[in-house]
Amino acid sequence: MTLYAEVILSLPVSQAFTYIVPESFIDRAQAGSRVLVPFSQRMLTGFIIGLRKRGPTPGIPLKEIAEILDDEPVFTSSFLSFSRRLSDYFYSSWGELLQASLPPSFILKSQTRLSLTEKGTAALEDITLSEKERKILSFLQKRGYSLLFLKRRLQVKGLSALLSRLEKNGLVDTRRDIKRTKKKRTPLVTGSQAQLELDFSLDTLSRQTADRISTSIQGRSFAPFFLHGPADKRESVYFQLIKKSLEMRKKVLFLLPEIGVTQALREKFEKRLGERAAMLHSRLSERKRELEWLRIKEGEADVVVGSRSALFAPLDDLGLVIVDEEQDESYYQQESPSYDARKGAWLRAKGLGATLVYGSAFPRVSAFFRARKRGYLVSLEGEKERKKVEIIDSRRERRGISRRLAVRISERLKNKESVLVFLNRRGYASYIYCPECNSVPRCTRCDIALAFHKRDKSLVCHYCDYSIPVAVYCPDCGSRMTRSRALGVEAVEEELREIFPQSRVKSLATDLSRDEQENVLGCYNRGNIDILVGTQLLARQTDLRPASLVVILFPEIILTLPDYRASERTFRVVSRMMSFLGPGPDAEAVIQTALPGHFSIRLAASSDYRSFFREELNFRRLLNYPPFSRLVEILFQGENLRNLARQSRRFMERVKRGSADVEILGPGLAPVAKVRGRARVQVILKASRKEILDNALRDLMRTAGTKKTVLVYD
DNA sequence: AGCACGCCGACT
DNA sequence: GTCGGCGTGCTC
Repeated sequence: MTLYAEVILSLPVSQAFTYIVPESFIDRAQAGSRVLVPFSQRMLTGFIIGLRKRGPTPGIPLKEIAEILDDEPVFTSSFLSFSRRLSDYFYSSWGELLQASLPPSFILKSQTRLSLTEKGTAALEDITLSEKERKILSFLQKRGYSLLFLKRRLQVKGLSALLSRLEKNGLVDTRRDIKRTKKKRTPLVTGSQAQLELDFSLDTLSRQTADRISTSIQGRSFAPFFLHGPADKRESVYFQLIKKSLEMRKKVLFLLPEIGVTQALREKFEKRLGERAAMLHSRLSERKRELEWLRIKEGEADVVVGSRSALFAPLDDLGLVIVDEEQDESYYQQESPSYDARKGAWLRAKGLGATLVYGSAFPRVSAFFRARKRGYLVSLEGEKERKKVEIIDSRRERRGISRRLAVRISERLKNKESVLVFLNRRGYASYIYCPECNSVPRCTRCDIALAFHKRDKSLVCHYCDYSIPVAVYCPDCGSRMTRSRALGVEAVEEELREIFPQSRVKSLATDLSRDEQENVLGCYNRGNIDILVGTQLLARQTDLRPASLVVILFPEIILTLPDYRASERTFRVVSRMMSFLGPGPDAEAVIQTALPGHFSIRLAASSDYRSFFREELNFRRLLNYPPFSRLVEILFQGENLRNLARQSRRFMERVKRGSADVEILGPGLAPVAKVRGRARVQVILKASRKEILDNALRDLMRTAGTKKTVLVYD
């Protein structure tokens, strides 16, 4: 009897393909194993998700599995169902998600190699060839090349068609080989038992909290918790819980934003857990990542610490999943395969009967709402510490740094105290313009003005990184272009240098390389910088030395963004900056803003998350935004707008026909209507429940060809 | 994703 | 009249 395998491939379609399992492989074929299969002209790595004795609908001629690559499945059945649910939830491809869960060397593919035949060599001499054909053949004269290389090198349109014609005429020889990466035997790292530090003190509230969650770990069934409180308190609870889980012989997955995965963190974990901790994050080299992955798979790590992608760590005996800094948007991977590791952690913990702990000082409104409503919110907030805050109305000010602010800063500098300044705008200015004719230099590929970066005398597109030297004369009317608008961190840095020429002023933004960033932060932490100016990058830091003065400039910039979460983002960034205030009655924050009355700024200034939450929730309720609805944003991207418009409208019509319960906004141009030369059209769908959206979209995702990006907000 | 098939504009 | 552009559909 024939055995059939359902195989998932890493393609943008979430569809299984059926293959025949050859007689000789029958006892090795298992769900969760990698296979090599022929797929149209190539060989691809796929994953068996099921085996069955009956074939599918007759009529499709089936191919055979070429090779089974694993003796032991790389994926357990629970991992398969978890990843499947995740891909369903975010409308992303299951196969791509599975592929992303493995070290890259686990994926084998055929590579097409092309070489010249004798007939081909002869053809170069006499037969009349087209210009393109001659170009290809003479290029292959020296030696054979891979198809990919040829494509990149020759830049000939319709290359594959030309090549297949040449092959048919016997001028070119095509060979498809499987690219194999040599598998080195991994030396097993045997851990030396370091001196462990398993003793940590907790205050009463934290102790009670830890005990309560511990009970759930003991229960060995899924239970979620949301820890609301400051970082230090959360951390001590986490370690208590990790200890508990390890006592139960259950493993731990600890997720945190990429920015938090630091050397200091590694040392912290090693000190407390010895060699039983593994780290997974995107800054590891491919090889290091693979080694860590293998260690985890072999069961040699009890705690896996890592960023977003560590969600896919190969462990099944999980007792505890922690997602710290829950509010951090870097948990959401927007590129394909897109997924949100926060939701992923929920699905994984649920599937394995593990305890799930989210933690944040300033949670997302939706997450906080749900935790409260469903009774899994745990507050670690102690006595609210009133912080000294001054709000300066910038509408009456001329300069970026107002007089009053300058006075505040100089007081601190006199006492040799350091100052942190936040401004959410990169570069020197958002744009420059000609005072004569008002023309503004714009990106040629994106629908946006070029930002002025004075440091490297250039105009830079913040969407595609296109950059040109800054113009001295207006390209339109020839007059001198000197005006800038919407000042950024570079301008503030410059202004501060002018006002305080004796002080050491530095700025921190993503324009700096990672090394430079580390360097600036190190300098600041050692006390070698007096004033540090930074963007969101500064606000997201975890190990920053407290300052006695924190300045927050124009937080309302975030409020103007076209995002229904603008208020919570503003609240968060202001609160976050204020959390860098040192202890004591002397520490002070100054907020300089054009919207001093806005509730997100006002309530952040008074460190009142609960009131902010209430007010914001009210808006969300009135306008039917999450958590009171579920929202999906679909972004169509393509070369020509006409086609996009047609597709998006057809798409929208089909949604409308499919379900009456979906509210459709759009299609319309996306806030940035063109990026990298590709037009962007967006449609927003709203429904009371996610399942309604799922039903409406299920069949549509496959069709309507153009590239679509789907973002899920809940 | 890659690739083949099929229908409308600028040219040997 | 063809060549070739990309819009559409399929791959077990």
